Amino acid sequence: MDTRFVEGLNPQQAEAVTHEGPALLIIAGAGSGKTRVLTHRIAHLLASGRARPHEILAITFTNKAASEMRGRVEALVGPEARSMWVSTFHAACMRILRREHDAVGLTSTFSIYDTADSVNLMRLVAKDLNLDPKQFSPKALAARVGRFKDELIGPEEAVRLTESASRFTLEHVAGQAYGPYQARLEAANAVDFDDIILKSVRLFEEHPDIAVKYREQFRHILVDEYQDTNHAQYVLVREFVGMGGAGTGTATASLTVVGDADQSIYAFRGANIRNILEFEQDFPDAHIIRLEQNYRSTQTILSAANAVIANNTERRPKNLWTDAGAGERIVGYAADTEQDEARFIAEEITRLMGEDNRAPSEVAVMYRANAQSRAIEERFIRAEIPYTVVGGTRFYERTEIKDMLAYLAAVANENDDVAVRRIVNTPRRGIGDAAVEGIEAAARAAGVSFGAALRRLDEASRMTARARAAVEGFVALLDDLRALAADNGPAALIDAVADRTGYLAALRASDDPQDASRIENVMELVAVGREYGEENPDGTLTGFLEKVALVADADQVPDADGGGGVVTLMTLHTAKGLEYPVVFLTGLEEGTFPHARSMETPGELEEERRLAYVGLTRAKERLYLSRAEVRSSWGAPQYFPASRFVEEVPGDLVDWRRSEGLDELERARAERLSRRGESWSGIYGTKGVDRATGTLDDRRVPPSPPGSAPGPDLGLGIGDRVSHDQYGLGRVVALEGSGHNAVAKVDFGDLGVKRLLLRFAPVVKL
DNA sequence: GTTTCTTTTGTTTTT
DNA sequence: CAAAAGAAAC
Repeated sequence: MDTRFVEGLNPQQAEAVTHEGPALLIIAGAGSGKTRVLTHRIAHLLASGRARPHEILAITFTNKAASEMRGRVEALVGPEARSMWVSTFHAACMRILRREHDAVGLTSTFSIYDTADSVNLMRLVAKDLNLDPKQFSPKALAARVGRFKDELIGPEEAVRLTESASRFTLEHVAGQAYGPYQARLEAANAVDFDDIILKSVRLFEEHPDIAVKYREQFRHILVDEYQDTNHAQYVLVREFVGMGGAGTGTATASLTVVGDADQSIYAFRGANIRNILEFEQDFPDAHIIRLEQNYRSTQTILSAANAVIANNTERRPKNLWTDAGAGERIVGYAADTEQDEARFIAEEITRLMGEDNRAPSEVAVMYRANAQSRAIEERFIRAEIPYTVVGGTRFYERTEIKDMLAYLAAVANENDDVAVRRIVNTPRRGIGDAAVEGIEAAARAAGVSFGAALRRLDEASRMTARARAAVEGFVALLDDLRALAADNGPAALIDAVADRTGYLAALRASDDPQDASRIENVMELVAVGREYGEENPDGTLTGFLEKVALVADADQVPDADGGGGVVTLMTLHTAKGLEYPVVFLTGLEEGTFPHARSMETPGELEEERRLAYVGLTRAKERLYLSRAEVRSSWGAPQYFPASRFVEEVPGDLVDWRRSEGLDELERARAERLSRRGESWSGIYGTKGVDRATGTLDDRRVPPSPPGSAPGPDLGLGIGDRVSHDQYGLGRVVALEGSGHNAVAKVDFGDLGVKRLLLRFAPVVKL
């Protein structure tokens, strides 16, 4: 046996690395070294001669994980390993679909629609079907259609399955909308995210010759994070392995999957734990290896995580252990407000950087929803803590970037209706709603796409001469860009789009302060294009668009470099697979985490708990749990009781602290918020909170909900001095309105006179 | 057709 | 409170 790759591994890990057999399931507990096992297994396959690099297909959850895995294997066995396929499901399928596009009925320039594009397309479908967008939001319909695709259900079958449902359910309407949606998608020569997998499955099912070709190539399939695969991905794996329906006479490939049912956090997107629980039934002669020793966390952290996950009933018990010492106690902090929570985190990080000599890159702050980063960011800026937010309003989802990319997509694919419609009047060029309607009518009459109809305007008689001229100008512009794209790389095209379309000029001319940063973003996209051109000398426009479409949140996580670095802020979902010496788990309140919308159904609540488990197990040495009693989600601030997940952590593991040493200003603000927050929403339960321990207490039931929140009565008069969180000190110069709508005009000196709606404004009377 | 004002709505989580 | 959508004025 080749012992090079098992040195320093425990017996289970070593067995997982060297096991020979048709199917292997590695049940890997959190922090059990699964990434190492997977990379060493690949290295072992290569070094022992069982596999050649091009015979390996390894599926990871993110592109970043893929490039790291490839790098490690190359370091272990040499550069020839480069010809392995290591990528996400989506990237692997795209590679196949591009190659075999004829067989799936696409032209080579097909577009990829992300979630936002799908919703836009669904908006058109909903309009065609006369659906009320308030009753059935395009977003919900698009998501439901996506779930059909995850289950490999086609439009006709979806209609059949949902016709019995009441006509006015999302279920039924989505079934009806699926067909028209898919028709529009295909007419646009585009695929959405779910199609990438679905069409790959269909390709293999309907073209046995192609299936056999890939099966003969890939002799070893490895899938990481198997607990988060959906049905379509499961069927695809079976096709790869040779256990699918299509093709005959091909020997099956070996299959290795790695996963942990306790870390399944994507059921909302179609992931099915069944895939991991029933692996043995699915793949005969399957062997199972459990990795139950944790090498990541201290015993304290692990005990907390084990205690929390034990509350899930739909679960096979697991015995995850460590021989690391107890380590530091967990620190809990019950803050008054989200600002107070942020202040605590910032102070604690500053202290850790000083006293414990921690680098910022050793610290991560995690939260349930992206919007929660805001208060923390504001505080970090003030405290001068270097940080990055991963995900959030993602770069590629910003309006200006989507606009620019829509130009590129329209240039690459004339039939891409979502892209063409997005830019037809951006920047303004005199093609308004009426003109768009006319073009639409022409497109329908001629049975062509919106983009193609731009050239056939004679058929749209109702259009004004001016609009017609504007459209002609637009068509000429696109043709110019197409000519340029024909013999230049994507970088040159992005440059041209920014300049020749007048997009940058419009931003520069605007007096909206936000447009300054939009210009920067556009320039950054230009830089991204240049970088792509340098890294891929023969990279194409479609290649660039594909790369951009498939970037994931987790791909942007900064590397943990030795010197300094930055604190990472991210959602718990993005944190999957990562680890940090110091982790802050924030917003542990009923309604925030678990999220209010997941608290109704037991299944969703258990998924929230798995998410908590993922969060807890990211920490190696120090773990902080924090919550805010008052959080201003939107509108009025609200009280939130402590999260049940906090209570599920054994009390002796946690050192609870409460806000102390608030300065006068902050205390006044906390009081003010409390005064207002007493309007109890009622949807988050009826338990009170023991302020000393931060735990739920049935005896302390909050005040009953008043019909309307009491207006703030600051007792302000003209001439009073006030303090504002942002503007600082000021003097009241006028008062308008009363009660709920009371407004004060306050002179903040250099900052000028501001009109403040007292219901919201963060002001304190001094 | 475009700008500006007013009203409404919204926060899960993401390949 | 902010962003987006809708309505009215230009």
